[in-house]
Amino acid sequence: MRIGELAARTGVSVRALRYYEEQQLLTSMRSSGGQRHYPDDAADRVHLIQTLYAAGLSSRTILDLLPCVDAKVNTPASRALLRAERDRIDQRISELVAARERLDAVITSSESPASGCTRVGLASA
Amino acid sequence: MRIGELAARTGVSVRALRYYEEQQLLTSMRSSGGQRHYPDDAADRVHLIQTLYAAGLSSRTILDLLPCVDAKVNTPASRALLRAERDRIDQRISELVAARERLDAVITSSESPASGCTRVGLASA
DNA sequence: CTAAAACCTGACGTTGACGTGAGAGGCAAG
DNA sequence: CTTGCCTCTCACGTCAACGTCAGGTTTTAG
Repeated sequence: MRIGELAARTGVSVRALRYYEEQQLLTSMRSSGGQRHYPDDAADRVHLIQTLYAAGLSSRTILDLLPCVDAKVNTPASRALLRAERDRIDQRISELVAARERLDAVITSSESPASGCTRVGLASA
Repeated sequence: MRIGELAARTGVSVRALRYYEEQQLLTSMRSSGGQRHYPDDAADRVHLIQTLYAAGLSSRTILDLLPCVDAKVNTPASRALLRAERDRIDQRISELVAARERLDAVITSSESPASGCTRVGLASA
């Protein structure tokens, strides 16, 4: 398939796909005219990339990790890399949980009738 | 205290503190010479701001949320805002958990001896 | 009083993952 | 052959949370 279809299938912009290739996260075959062609499983690859981006990983880090996923590269260094990133994600999750608890506390106190609520309106929708 | 001490106490840069003020997240009294002075509990405020930034909230969003925390503002709109951000954080946590599971799967398979490991080196550190 | 810190206000630089044209070429249909 | 859509490669624009440098003022230590 060509780049437009891959974009449509994955929900990622054409620009982003070219960017992934520039970052060497995605490869493509070129037609004689220079147009990119992708195999069907490229969509899975794109989804994986998106997942890792969503986890806050940088292109560079993803570039380092992908060989581990692709070729099941299995060296002490690659395992250390995988674990380091997993731990970084754990860390982020902890931060987010802390922030959520903070907000929950505020929400709870704002909903308890004991708070210094001015009780202006009483919209019980 | 002055800005340098607040920075030292909170571990946040002086520049960042000025930026927070610019974004109206933090206020200060000015001395006759124009220098910023903060009360002791400013450190708590800074920590709160940092927590919310760490949760991925923007200055603008934090600006909207702070009145709810400060004055216990309690309107339907403010409660909706708090919940919306809490839900957004939940969403992010889910994404991160998904990414972590993805990595964990790779890690597990890379550690199982059944994987197509070329078994080049055998460093058992 | 004086030198050294610490502080002040601009204002431009940085980083990452793209957005957004500009201008030109590829490709199936009629 | 031509219309029209898709694609190509530059290459500058964006946005947020600061970093950093410049040039000048305030506060503090001696």
